[in-house]
Amino acid sequence: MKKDQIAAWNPAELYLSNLSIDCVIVGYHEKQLKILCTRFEGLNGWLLPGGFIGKNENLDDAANRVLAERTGVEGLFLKQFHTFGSLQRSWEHPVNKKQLAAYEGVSAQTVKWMTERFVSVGYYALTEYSKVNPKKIEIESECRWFDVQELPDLLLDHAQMVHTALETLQLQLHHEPIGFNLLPEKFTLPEMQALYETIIGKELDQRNFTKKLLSLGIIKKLNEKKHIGGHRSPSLYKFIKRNYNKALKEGVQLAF
Amino acid sequence: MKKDQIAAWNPAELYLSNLSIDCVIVGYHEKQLKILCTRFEGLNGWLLPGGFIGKNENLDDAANRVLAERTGVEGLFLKQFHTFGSLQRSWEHPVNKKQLAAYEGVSAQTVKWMTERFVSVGYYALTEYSKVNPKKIEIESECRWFDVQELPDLLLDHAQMVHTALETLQLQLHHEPIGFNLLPEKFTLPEMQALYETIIGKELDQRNFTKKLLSLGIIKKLNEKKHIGGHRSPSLYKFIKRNYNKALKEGVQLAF
DNA sequence: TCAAAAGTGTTCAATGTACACCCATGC
DNA sequence: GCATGGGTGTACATTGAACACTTTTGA
Repeated sequence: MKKDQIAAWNPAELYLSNLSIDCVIVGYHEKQLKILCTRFEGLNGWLLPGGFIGKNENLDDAANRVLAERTGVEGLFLKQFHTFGSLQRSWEHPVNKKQLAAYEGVSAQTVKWMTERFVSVGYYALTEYSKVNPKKIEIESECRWFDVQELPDLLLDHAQMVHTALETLQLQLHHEPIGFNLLPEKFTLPEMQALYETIIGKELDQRNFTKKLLSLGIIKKLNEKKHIGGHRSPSLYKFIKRNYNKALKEGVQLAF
Repeated sequence: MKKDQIAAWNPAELYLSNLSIDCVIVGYHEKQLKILCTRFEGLNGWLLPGGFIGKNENLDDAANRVLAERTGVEGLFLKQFHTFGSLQRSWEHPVNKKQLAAYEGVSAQTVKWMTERFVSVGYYALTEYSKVNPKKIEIESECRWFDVQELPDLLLDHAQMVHTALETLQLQLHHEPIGFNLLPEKFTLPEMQALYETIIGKELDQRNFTKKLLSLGIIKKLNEKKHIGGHRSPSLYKFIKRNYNKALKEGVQLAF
């Protein structure tokens, strides 16, 4: 944005007040869960990708918009998990107030609007890591993936949000085959197992895992193998879309 | 409130804009789940008890306040379950606009504030039916229990809220001993079983239920029986508070 | 031929489920 | 003494958990 655009930007007209959305966007790559974080120009810390809710925009639509802005991908798996409303969230909090240098150039009225207390609706999204090319939006200086074990300092309560999102993800994994959103269309059984092990944080028995997964009847073996050299080539599988969607809707039992 | 008080009432100063709280307050009595509903003066339909969030009030505190206002009881089991933000929620929606007669006497500015679009954070509460003496607040004409099967016409998306809350309750029942909040301090095993049957909507085997419940180690038999005449007197039980709290925190397996 | 990961079945333990009779109480 | 609901145990089926060797591949 140019300076005159920044000066004219009036969120109070466009968006609901006191209310924001933050997305915990989870990606997966080489046995690592990753979280997409952004840094705003002038702010000494990172944030989750977030945004405001248009005055005529559904909550879920707003979350999808925020997600699409940062990932370039539409229609990712996205789910509301909790709404955060503690008083510590405000930018007015001493810890945060000094971060507000970022808002130079913005009208005083807008700074007031931005620094009011916000309640934020948390969504989490799951995506295959390679699909996404993180895109910063204009007022951000950087937007990139971090390993969950190596998250940067997150401002406000965003570290808490990540924690709650991952906890929810672990719980839901037992009832919905949601982990599947984190792998490419064609995948091998060992890849899927590594994904589950990463999310729930413990090693699983290979034979039991295979047995249980196949018994769900939501994936089928392809007549292809993945050539990864150095050892036996694992078979590729893909979802049976029809059954997969049914499983998503009706729930499955996948506790380990 | 008197007329001059109503005219001076200025929620825009007191509360966060565009944001409300609604509570699905679930009670239990004689094998019936009940929901507390209120009717506002002049409105042709019922609503869930709700309220706004003070500018310096935590979200959970606001929900507790709303709950305490209507039930007279503090510290009930209360849990956020979902945030509702579809556009259909607005009072500006044609279906709802005609309901606004209720706001006669209120300043035009306040009517504008009240009729903006609201996103609402849904909480559900569980309480023993007899503990609560439903209290209407000033601008309400009535506040009372309804059987879940016989709910009145609920305005906005409040029927959807009840539905989502009950669905969440059923799911959580398998992991947390939450049903216990719906019974008096001393209860019999058949009472507890009837409660579970009511919530999950199917009959359970008496012996299996007893076995599983006792194996959790969170209740103990008292040296008392409940005299209910006409047949054998069932023993009374109560929670072992320490273990019960632990179970609430760590989760239990109570799937039937 | 060796290293590294894939693939594949069976046994045992624990848990869940189905099922029926006697007991206490008040009318 | 009879109607009503409370209380109790066992057998079977299902599910989950533990466990090891052979196969494929490329260096």
